[in-house]
Amino acid sequence: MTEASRHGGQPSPPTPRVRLVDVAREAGLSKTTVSAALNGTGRLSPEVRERARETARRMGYRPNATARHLRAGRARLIGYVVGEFAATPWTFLESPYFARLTGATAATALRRGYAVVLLPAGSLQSEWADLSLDAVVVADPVADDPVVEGLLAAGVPVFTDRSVEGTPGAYWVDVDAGGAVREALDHLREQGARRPVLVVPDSTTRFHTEVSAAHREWCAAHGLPERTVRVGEAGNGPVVRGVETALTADGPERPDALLVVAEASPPLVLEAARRHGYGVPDDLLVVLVSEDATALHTDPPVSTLSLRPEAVAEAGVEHLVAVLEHGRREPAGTLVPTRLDVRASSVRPRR
Amino acid sequence: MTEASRHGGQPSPPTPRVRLVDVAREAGLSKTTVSAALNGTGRLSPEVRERARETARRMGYRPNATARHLRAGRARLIGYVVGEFAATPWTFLESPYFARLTGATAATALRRGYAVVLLPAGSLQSEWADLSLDAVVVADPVADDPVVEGLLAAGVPVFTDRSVEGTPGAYWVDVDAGGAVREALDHLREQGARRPVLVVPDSTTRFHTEVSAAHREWCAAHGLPERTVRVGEAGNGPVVRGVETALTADGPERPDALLVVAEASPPLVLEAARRHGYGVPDDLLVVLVSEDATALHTDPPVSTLSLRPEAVAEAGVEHLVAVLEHGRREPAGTLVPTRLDVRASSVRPRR
DNA sequence: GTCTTGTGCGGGAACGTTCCCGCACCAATA
DNA sequence: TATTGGTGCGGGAACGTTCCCGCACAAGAC
Repeated sequence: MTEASRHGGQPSPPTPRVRLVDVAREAGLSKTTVSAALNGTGRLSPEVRERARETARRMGYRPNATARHLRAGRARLIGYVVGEFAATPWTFLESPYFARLTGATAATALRRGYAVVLLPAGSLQSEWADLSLDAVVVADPVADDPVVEGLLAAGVPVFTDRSVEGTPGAYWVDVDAGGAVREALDHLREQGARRPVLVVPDSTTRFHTEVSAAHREWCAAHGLPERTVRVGEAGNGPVVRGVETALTADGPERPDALLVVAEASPPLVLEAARRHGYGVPDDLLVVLVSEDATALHTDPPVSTLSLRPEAVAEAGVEHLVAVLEHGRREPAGTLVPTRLDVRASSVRPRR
Repeated sequence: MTEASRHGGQPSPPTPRVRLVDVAREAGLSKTTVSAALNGTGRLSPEVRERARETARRMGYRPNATARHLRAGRARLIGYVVGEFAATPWTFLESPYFARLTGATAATALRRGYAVVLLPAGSLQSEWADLSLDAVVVADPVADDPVVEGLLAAGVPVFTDRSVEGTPGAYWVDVDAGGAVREALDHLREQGARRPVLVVPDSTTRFHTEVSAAHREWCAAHGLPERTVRVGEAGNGPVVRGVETALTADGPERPDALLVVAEASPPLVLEAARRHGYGVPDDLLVVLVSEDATALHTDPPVSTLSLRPEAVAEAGVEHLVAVLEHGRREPAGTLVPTRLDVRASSVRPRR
């Protein structure tokens, strides 16, 4: 008794899938006719069309997508890769922002008939060569991103952020980072903050450099000293330490508002503030740039600045479809506004 | 002036991609020879092989994956869908567990030459028909999952959890839920807990039903009353409310340990415990089943029971490759042990 | 010199579709 | 009756690979 037979062997000699010709033969028609019937094209009598459809249904016919794609010249497959996180290529999903951006990209794409293939952050196309991708979305590329350059060199359309503005073959959708920072800082100022401190990653991502620039300008415009803490690494540990650094200053330097433009868990940031003797919002107004849903459930709930990943994804995919299917090249980009969700953590309580 | 030309028209008459025959013609060889040269197959003189390779490189030849797949009969593409979350099909990535499971699945698959396509939770294959998937991974199916059934009916190999044990065409890898619960409860008991309470989702997922069953048995075996709070919905709000319900009991019923087998933010759970007057770990030992990295950064750090998504993904993909490429049918499943990371939240302090 | 064996390469089919044609048929018109 | 136009369907090429052959030639055995 063989190993296989003892366990049951091949239970079903894997049924060779039913092809178009099989349906055609069964229905007494040609494959052309059946194809037209199923696709709703061609000139066919209603009877024949129905007969073809019925036969196909009965036989459980499912078209071979690969053959279709070969014929069509497009695979309706797009790659999704993020530029940063190159050191830990698969951790981007653990960031609420990228989790939502990724999900929303896949959702929108699928609605438009494109499937999304997940690729490791920072990986070059040589690592996933034989993958017929019609285009690749590169979320948050780093400066002069080799991923983007490699794809463009290979002739693959790239959808990424504004850093590629003007590059042929590349299209962008971006978040209005400057506007976001100004909105957040204006809000904090309105609530009485005079010594806001910014915590931001030390990253070459366009978003973060734009944040820093906007912050600098805003401080200059309001005659305030620029208080910034740069965080070397991503992750709750480093960012929370950055927050603590930002909050240690004392005396007249003691900050009265905190704007964190780095993924950090809202409850952990609150906890850090409390450890350093701050009451929120009494002593410290807090706004986080975050998509983390826990912000709603802390005490007090934390104000967040949403980068609106769903809107970004939607705009990007819309653009992608326009380019791929209608050859549209203009406009080359879209700017998506952010959204400030004001909650108790950044509202100065009436005394 | 046409719409197209006004906007710049086609800037680059999209270079028709270089095919195998183009390389062959250029090198003065046949496509057969060039194909063999590039794939390292066939009987070729070193000179010819090198000439073909050099020409291909020079011309920037990149094989058409779709044609390859058509010929090969497999697309090296696998779908990834989760069974639960049907109500909000794309939110699964926001759960740390699924984020890591998804990433790890994609990572492992890619290493084995398969790309992963993200599909909406709970969606039927009719929604993404024209997608040539060699197999589909269904993470955490619900009871009698229509997704699984649909795929099996369509003849697509399915990789999911143990609930499909015995079903032909379906393969499983699962987490040892019972062992996990026992390990966690044993640990709490060792640390002195006598009135542990379990918070668990009211879900038809196999994992959760197994958790409940194991809990019941454990309680019976240790002569303890079964204290369970079932949470109707997923998400931090409902789960934290469940925790609060679990902690409201007072007097001799006041629990001294908490085991949460639902995704919840560790700092939020701690906060809830404090709100209800518990000191952790002094009055309450806490263990969460979670992959949330914030557990490391709370005060005290929270003990977690990891379901080891990376190990699950690896086992699943390994199995998938074995089935798809070597036709292996046995063993039909793998059981992955969990890992209890004991941290300060569940260690009874010396008085 | 003939026969075998082996080597190096190319011809052509096949994978399963779609789509451009062309052909047969029918009705309407001249 | 011949011509036109339209309708209903099928033949066959094409998409770009891979792989099974077969053929030509060279070298060795007898």
